[in-house]
This record gives sequence, structure tokens and C-alpha cells, in this order.
Amino acid sequence: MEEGTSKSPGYREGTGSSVDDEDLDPFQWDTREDCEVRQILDRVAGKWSLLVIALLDRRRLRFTELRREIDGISQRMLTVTLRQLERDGLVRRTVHPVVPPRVDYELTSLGRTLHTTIRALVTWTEEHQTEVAAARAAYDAAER
Amino acid sequence: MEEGTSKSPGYREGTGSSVDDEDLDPFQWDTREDCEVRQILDRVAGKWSLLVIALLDRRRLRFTELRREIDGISQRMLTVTLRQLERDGLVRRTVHPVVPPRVDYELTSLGRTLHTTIRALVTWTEEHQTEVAAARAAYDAAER
DNA sequence: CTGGATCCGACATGATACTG
DNA sequence: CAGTATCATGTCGGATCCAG
Repeated sequence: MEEGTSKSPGYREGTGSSVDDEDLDPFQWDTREDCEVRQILDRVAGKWSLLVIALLDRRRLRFTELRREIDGISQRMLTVTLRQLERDGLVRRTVHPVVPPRVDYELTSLGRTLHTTIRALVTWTEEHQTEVAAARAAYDAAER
Repeated sequence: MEEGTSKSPGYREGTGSSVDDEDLDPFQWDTREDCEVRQILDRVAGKWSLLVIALLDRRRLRFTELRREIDGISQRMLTVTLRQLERDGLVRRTVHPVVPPRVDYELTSLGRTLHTTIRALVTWTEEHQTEVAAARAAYDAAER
């Protein structure tokens, strides 16, 4: 491998109890961003991961189908992205032993729950894109 | 500037009607990931943004305080991160005209709503870290 | 068709020195 | 104290060639 294969040298756990409380110290979860949060965040933040997840959330797709639907992705990145998602248990890869190789990809139940969570972030973006754009315009204008 | 100052050459809008529907095509929002979604995602996915946001969600902090609390961040990245967050309207920067320069940083209301949204992703991570870790272990074990 | 292996450029981050 | 400027480096993503 070469890139996002970070071997995660080790991570503490045990504090993994449900954290629904609002008034918790940021250190409770953010300090250890090298452990789990960042791992997932890096996966989600990838240039194509989100798109692949969204596509697979609709229906299972073949390698070529994904390649065609995304259009703009290199087979290299599609492969890398799928491998990462598969390794994290978010995507299931099924190889059909037929003459022309056929491989299907689909979201696992875990992947589907992540997609649901991610949608919240996307929704936030859609709801506040105007405000962010305005803030940027104001900032850029003032910085002259 | 040098890095994440991506000038966003332009982005379509007008389709910006409220998108609260659940059964929408992934293309409805993911294809244009160069426009808004990715912009925000890149900000959130940054190595330090999340940590800074979490810290500021508790209380306003000075530059040095952030630097000391985070411990591991370079003054350079702290500056860059804060500038990005400020440009996006997530953080407010206040300069006090005193003898030894004093600058305060605090989340804007927009930044606070983003923090809330982000927490969902963090929560997901905490709730499923075990499954992800297991999936990785299984994947790595099988790949030999 | 479904990838694996390489080379390479772009950008993000870190380290260090300097300044108002 | 709160940065800015510069240089070094690691990683990500793209292009290309090769293979089962």
C-alpha cells in the first residue's frame, strides 16, 4: 500500500459509553483524535468516499458502474477508496467467479448507518451554504 | 496565501431550494461536491479544525491559550486554521488594542450549530469504533 | 472487466526564523 | 503576544502501463 493505510498503532477504548450529554468536556473526545474520530473522519473526508457511499446507498453496483457514474474518478482512486471502505467494514465486496470478472459492491449495514449520519452534515451545509458564502465574501472584501 | 484558500472559481446555485426530502437522488447533492458540501467537509476534516471548534464551543480563548491547550499544533497551523474558520464565519476574531497584543477567538452562532452537527459524527464514531476496528482486523488478517 | 504497480505533481503540514 | 515568511517534507490524487 502507499497512502491512507495508516496502521493505527493502537487506541484506547473503554470510555466508549454512549455520549448523548451536551455538557461534556471537549477533551473527552477530541484530544484522542488520533484514535477513532480522526480515523473515520479521514475516511469520510476523502475526495470520493462520500460519493461512493451515497451511490451504494441506493443500490449495489459493479466496479465499472461506479466508475461510469462518478465520472472524473480514476480507476486507481476508485480502487483505493473501495478498499478503504471495505477494510473499515462499510462496504462489502463480492467477487463472481465468471469468465469476465464481475465484482459487486454494496453498503453494509454499518455503512448505511454512517451514510445516515453523514447526511446530517450535508444537510447542515445545504442549510447554511448561503451564510458561509456571505461570510467568505465579507472576509475577502475586508482583507483588501 | 498558500494552501486551503481555494478561491472556489464559482459554483452554481438556484437549485438551492430547501432539500429536506429524504428520498432524493444522491446526485442531487453529491455530484456538486466541488461546490458547498466539499468546501465544508474539507474545513471540518482538517487536522485541527474540529479540535479548535470543540475548544471554542466551551468558551472564548486567546491565541496562546488555544496553542497551549492543543499542544502539538504549530503556531502556523493554528493561525491558518483560525483564518479559515474565521473566513467561513464559524469563528469570530476580536483584537484588543492593548500594549501586549491580545486577540480573542470565539464561535459564532453559525459555528455553534456546526459543532452540534459534527457531534453526531463523533458520536457515530464512538458508537461504532469497535465494529470498524473489528472489520479492519478481519480485513488485515485475511489479506495475508 | 477489475484491478495492481509506478512515477509524479500538487498541496497540506511542520520546523524555524523574524517582526510589530 | 500574536502572528508572518520561508523552507522542507509527507501524503493524496492523477496518469500510465501491465496483468489475471
